[in-house]
Amino acid sequence: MLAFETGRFFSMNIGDAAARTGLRPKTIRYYEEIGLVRPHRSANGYRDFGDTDLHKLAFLARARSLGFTIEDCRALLALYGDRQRTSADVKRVAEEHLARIDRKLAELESMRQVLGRLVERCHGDERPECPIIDDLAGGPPNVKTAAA
Amino acid sequence: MLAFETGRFFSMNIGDAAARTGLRPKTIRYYEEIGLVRPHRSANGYRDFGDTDLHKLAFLARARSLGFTIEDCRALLALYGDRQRTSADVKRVAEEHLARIDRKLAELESMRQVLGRLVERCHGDERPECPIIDDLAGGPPNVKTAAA
DNA sequence: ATAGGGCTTCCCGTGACTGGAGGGTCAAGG
DNA sequence: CCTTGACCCTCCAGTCACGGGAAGCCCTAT
Repeated sequence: MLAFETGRFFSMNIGDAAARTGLRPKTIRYYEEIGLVRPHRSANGYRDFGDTDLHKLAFLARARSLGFTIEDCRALLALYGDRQRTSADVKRVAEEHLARIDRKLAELESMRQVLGRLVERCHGDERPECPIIDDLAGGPPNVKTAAA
Repeated sequence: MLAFETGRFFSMNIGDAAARTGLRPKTIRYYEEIGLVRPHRSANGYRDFGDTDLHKLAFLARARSLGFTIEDCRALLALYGDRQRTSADVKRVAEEHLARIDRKLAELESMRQVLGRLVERCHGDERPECPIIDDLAGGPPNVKTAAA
């Protein structure tokens, strides 16, 4: 069944909701299971997504694509629907996430640097000598900038 | 029991092996469970780590700290102990991992950029208006550089 | 003898889903 | 009327790399 329109409202099955939000049906079912959305059910037992559900799912898809955790998403969704919210509340959640991102970035950049140097120095031929293996076995005695 | 030395060899309990490698006892047991190390057992049933075990564990700790997956580690350990290995084999594993790191870095940097801009634009006061929430709800109509 | 620490195994939980089994529902075509 | 295929449903198990905790054995020191 294609999306069924009634005035400003429409309702649709999970497959159409998935297509509109970019989420997968499995993911949407999971979001319902953990209480992020609460779609109605049709007489046949199928989930029936209205426009508010669609907005929530799109919101979730966007928030997840920015790397927010599910619990962040739950908090953000609550703020989204809270007229008493303050932008300070929202900003705090976002800043904490930003800090997590920065920590992860620093970690990955450090890995990238060390590993990149090792790869550069590896000949990649058929001989067994390999600075990568040497580093892993016994640590890097000649590399002073190794990650802590 | 402290590490017990016999000539060039020593053997020790899991706690000491953990202290020497920076791994946790739980992690070492897990590595044994999945077949990465195979320590002997003392008469009392305790794991007994010799120097080759210690080298392997240190190798694993280092490889994991560079972000290699457990399966990468398994492959690298095999290459480590393989006299017929070629540095090309090692380099291939490392380059694949490097590519994974770069993909992840690009993803995180994109998130960081979008989220950082939103956070900058959010006043963080007690009013409800918030560009972060606005972005999540309905996408960014005024931001043309959003991540794909 | 007892207290403490360390060791053992076993099982469950994490995050955010994904895959698959087994089965109901629906619209279209023969 | 029946079948086919595309949906949909629920439930269970698996992912990755461990971590937490229970229940119980072992060893040393007081």
